[in-house]
Amino acid sequence: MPLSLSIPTPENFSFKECLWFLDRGFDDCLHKVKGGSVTKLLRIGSHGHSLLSISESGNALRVDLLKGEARESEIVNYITEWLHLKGDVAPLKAIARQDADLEQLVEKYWGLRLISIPDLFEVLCWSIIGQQINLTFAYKLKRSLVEAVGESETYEGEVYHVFPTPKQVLELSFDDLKAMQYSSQKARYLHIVAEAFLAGEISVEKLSLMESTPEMLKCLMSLKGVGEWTANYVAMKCLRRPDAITYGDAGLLNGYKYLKGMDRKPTRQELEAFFEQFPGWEAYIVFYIWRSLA
DNA sequence: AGCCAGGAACATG
DNA sequence: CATGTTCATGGC
Repeated sequence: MPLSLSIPTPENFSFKECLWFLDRGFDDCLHKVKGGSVTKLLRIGSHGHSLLSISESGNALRVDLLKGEARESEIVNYITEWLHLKGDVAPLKAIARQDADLEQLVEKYWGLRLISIPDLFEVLCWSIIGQQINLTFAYKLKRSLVEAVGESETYEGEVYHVFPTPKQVLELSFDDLKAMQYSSQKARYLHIVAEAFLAGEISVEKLSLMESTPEMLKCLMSLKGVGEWTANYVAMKCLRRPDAITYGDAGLLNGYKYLKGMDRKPTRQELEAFFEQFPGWEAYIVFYIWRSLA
């Protein structure tokens, strides 16, 4: 009998909004949204992988372990982190009142949580893949990498993947990656990041020790291929730094332009002045602005 | 055809 | 430190 468990949903949480974001029109190879549920393969459990299906039932999330041996606590911990279930987002609504446009935006998508990418290696690779290309193509590149060297499980005729490890990424040569439509720079940057992981130069443990976000960003940016945008993306999506801002981000620039009804993209100074009003909620606001784009 | 895309590195003031 | 240039590969 497969394991099934229930996680009470917190206040100010909308599973529907989270599900919407997970399924916002791009072909993500690391989860499937169907009906009212999301199914994802995780690198947890004593025997490698565990396949989870999450849906909503009353005032709780219902989680079914479709495959694997994960313990209940591991599952709950993962989902809690992934969907930010423990986050207290009530202050966001309060602070957003300073700006009428933002207040409206936050109200519109209220309950959406900043969905994370808990695996540091994955988020670094994904942000490198996403540099300066449109998201449709970025998801395509990610899929080709994952399908080439990532592990997978099949369930009811469908294949579910996990993101490869650094060692697995290194199985692909520079030329392999180029044949998969990776640019030379992306191929090189992926190798650099994978090798930095294997060498222990970068790890969640190391980064988590850092108190300030600037210190963390500086450490990340010491890697070739990781600039300000990528470092902030990683800080926001994996390390959950609340004050991370993806400066230069095409989506942020366009979203802000739209939010403010401007006929041009904002300058950096304008963005800085805007975010100064919401200390501690910058990352969440960026995420909500991304939500508004689709 | 041409501009744009969830940029980074490098060179120059 | 601030701005400008180049690289790179598709999507639309």
